[in-house]
Amino acid sequence: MPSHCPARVQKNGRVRLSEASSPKFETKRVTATNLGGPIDLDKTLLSGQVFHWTRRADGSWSGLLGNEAVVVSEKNENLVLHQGPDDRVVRHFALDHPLEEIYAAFPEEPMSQSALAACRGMRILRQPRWECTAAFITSSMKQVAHIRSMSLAIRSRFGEAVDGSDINAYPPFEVLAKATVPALRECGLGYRAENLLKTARLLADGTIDLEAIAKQPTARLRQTLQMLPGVGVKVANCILLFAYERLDAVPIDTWIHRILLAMRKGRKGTPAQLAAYAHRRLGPYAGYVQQYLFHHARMAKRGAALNPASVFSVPFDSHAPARLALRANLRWSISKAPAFSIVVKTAGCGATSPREARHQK
DNA sequence: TGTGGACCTGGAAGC
DNA sequence: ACGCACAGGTCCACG
Repeated sequence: MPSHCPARVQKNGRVRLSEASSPKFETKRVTATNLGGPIDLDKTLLSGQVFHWTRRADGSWSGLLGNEAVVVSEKNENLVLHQGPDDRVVRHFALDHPLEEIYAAFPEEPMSQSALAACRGMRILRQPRWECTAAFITSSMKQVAHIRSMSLAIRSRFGEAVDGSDINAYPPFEVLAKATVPALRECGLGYRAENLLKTARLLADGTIDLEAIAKQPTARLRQTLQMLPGVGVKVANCILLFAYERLDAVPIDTWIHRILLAMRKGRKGTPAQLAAYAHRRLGPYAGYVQQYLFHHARMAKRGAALNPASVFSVPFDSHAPARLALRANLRWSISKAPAFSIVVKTAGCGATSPREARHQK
């Protein structure tokens, strides 16, 4: 299993695109740099890994890498850099991840193959450790849109301005460690405020060093991360996958939980059993498979209400997967899918998956 | 080891 | 329009 990122760095012949060949940006007279690919930038930045990037009217994306403003776009499935440090951008967008090798390792299983077909080019980013940890501490019981708004509020209130960027840098933990619960609550964190503050203080006083622990093996690192307030097994797996390059880590959220149950034809299990199953079934790049399944299911949600069978557009011998992905439309599920109504119903009431995804200490 | 329930908040969504 | 349910969990108290 690849506990580290495969050290296969692409030799990107940096192609200088003439201004004439990138009409979108000619007014700014910037020199665009082709950083390579393939990558699907929209899917990568919309798949719930990062939360502060902004899509511009011309289709390019602006965001921050630490304290540096970055603007990128996609052209012919390649990543094009318009602003920012090219070496760090290449690394952040993980252009060295061997996608074809990863795809070859996807399970021969309908939902995984369907998700792959729908999400080709989506990459798992290499995120700054603290930012990623903080973002996912605030993520519990929250939708992507709100995680984003919390991130932006924290940046606005505690972060430093960045040249060439509309938004501030994410405040270092030393800064947040000096914040207060009420101040963080004003950023919309709710009960998460206390967790983020306590974590920032644990890092600030040196109890845990997010960089030093990077050399720990995955299982141990997961335990270490779970020492942080607000970090349970699911969030720990997100951090492992998105900030520590553990591409086999599988965060089991409500979506993945239901998908795993569908793969097991409804057979339930303890969180540990489901996690073990996920690793067995999803293979050495289970984290990648998980991300594709998650994004595909989420994106198909709206369409699912109209045409449930299209969620995973592959033939099924059972309707279960479509029903599971359809949970958004609870009424429909119950009326049309009696065989699965119990699973769908309880999950919809929040009585099943959050609990079953809970870790035990 | 396994379950029940509290916890903040607001964008999205259904009647 | 207003009210309730819900959303990418965690943590703690109990059987």
